[in-house]
Amino acid sequence: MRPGTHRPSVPLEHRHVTRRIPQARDRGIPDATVARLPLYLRALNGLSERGTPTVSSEDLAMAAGVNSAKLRKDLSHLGSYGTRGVGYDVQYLIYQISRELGLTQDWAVAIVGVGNLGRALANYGGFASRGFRIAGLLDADPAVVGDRIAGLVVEHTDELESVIAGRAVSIVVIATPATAAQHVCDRVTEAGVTSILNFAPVVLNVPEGVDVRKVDLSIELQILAFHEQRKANGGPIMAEEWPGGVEQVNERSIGASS
Amino acid sequence: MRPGTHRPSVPLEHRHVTRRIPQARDRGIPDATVARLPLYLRALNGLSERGTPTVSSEDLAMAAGVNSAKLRKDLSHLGSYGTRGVGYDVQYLIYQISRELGLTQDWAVAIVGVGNLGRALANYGGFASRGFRIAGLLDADPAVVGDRIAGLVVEHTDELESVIAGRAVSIVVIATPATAAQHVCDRVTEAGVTSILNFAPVVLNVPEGVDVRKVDLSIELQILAFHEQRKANGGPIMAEEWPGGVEQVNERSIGASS
DNA sequence: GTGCCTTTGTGAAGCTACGCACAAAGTGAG
DNA sequence: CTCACTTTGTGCGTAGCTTCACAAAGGCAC
Repeated sequence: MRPGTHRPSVPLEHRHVTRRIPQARDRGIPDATVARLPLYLRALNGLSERGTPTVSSEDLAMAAGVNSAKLRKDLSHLGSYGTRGVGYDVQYLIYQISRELGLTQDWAVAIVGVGNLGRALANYGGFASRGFRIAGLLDADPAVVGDRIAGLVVEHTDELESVIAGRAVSIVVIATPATAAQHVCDRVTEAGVTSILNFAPVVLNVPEGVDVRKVDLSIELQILAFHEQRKANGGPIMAEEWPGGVEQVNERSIGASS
Repeated sequence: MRPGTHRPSVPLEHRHVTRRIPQARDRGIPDATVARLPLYLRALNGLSERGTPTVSSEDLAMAAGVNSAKLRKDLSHLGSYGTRGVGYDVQYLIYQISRELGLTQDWAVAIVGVGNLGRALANYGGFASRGFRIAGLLDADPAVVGDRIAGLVVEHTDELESVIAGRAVSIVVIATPATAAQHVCDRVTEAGVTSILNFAPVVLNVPEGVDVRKVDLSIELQILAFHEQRKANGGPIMAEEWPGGVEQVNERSIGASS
């Protein structure tokens, strides 16, 4: 398209090598890529179940809902696992992605907060299927402690530290009310946990080195509402900037967030 | 405060601004900004409950867990709602963000799939609190239809189209098993819904103009596992490439090529 | 009014991500 | 072997997001 961009075919490896070596197995896999790897893995498992031996980047990208160039670049960060003219071996690629994501080992997960959401999570099949094992269910409510859910007996949160230490829990899912989340978070990080999946609608404060991922239903809905509104009337209404009253939004309209 | 609103018929280009007119109400709010607005809103509501009248970008950014420059730039996309030397009026900013997100109007939401997750969602307080009203619960299982959950009676998915049309549902939450998700998605988009929140672990295919947001527990866990593994041993093991060695491509007992 | 202090709003630089387009590398036919 | 064809891996231009740093703007004291 732009012939001018084509440089004379001079060997390029004579550049100054002050930069760090790119190295196929570089530790620096972009976050955006990491976030897509599970998607590829899921698509590959679908292909595997149907017995497909190999797949092209085009087809796999289609199944995962991404651009094929992006897929190839993502996979190139793991190594050169494809065969030109053929594609990727499905089983082999499943193994490589699984290994990169750390799914070839077993992860003990504890769920704190066994309300509606906690129960749903405990019963969710997707956990066990890929190296994640629920090692404990904990709740602060004595009425819930002792219940049997998904084959586990709910324990009291007093046991939090001993459960984490005793069962080598490395990932904690927080499904408590918003008010309890930070306290639970403090305790589990103090106990050495460095990976947290938070469902409570609060911003968790964590020490350096601790990873928090957040799942927030209410935020997702609000983002949808924004786009929906824009679709409905080419953008927000230019209406008055402050509808009459002084206190039109007051305390109790929100905050019941849990 | 906003001169343009007070002089609706005055051509704006007469202002002595030589640059491109930034136009406070520019339609182009970056996606990254939109995704953070709900976060600010939540932090502001917390401040509001404590009766704080104004807040600086520094404090609000702290509460929302972001950089203060980013916060200011985000807010600047909505308009110039701060006062230099003072900060932002909490109530006023709550109103402006709510309006921009479309939360000043009522959104009817239908939840399809009333399993563990669907129940958890129906009982989740965060929905009703901010302009989102659950207008229908639907499930394909006759054993569930008729149950009363969170004040609503579960209806059969046969009623999907009539519920959507009859109750002006504009956002649908899909909490069905993965196998049913695409079918439900097809039906609701056909019925005119353009905003979907998908909890099923599949990539949904939707027509142009339909917005899908995805919440996927298993993907979040896998991302955590990746980082956890890296923390544990400075990166994935460089170990053997393929543990089984020989048996790479002998899964083709099915031969389902068509 | 003048001067000082605080805090916003934003230009500009740096960084990350995306996707096109194509050379390189492989397969398979003859 | 050569030739034709397929598909990967990646260089590169572009677009968008983040962060810094500072001028502009408002409040307050006097």
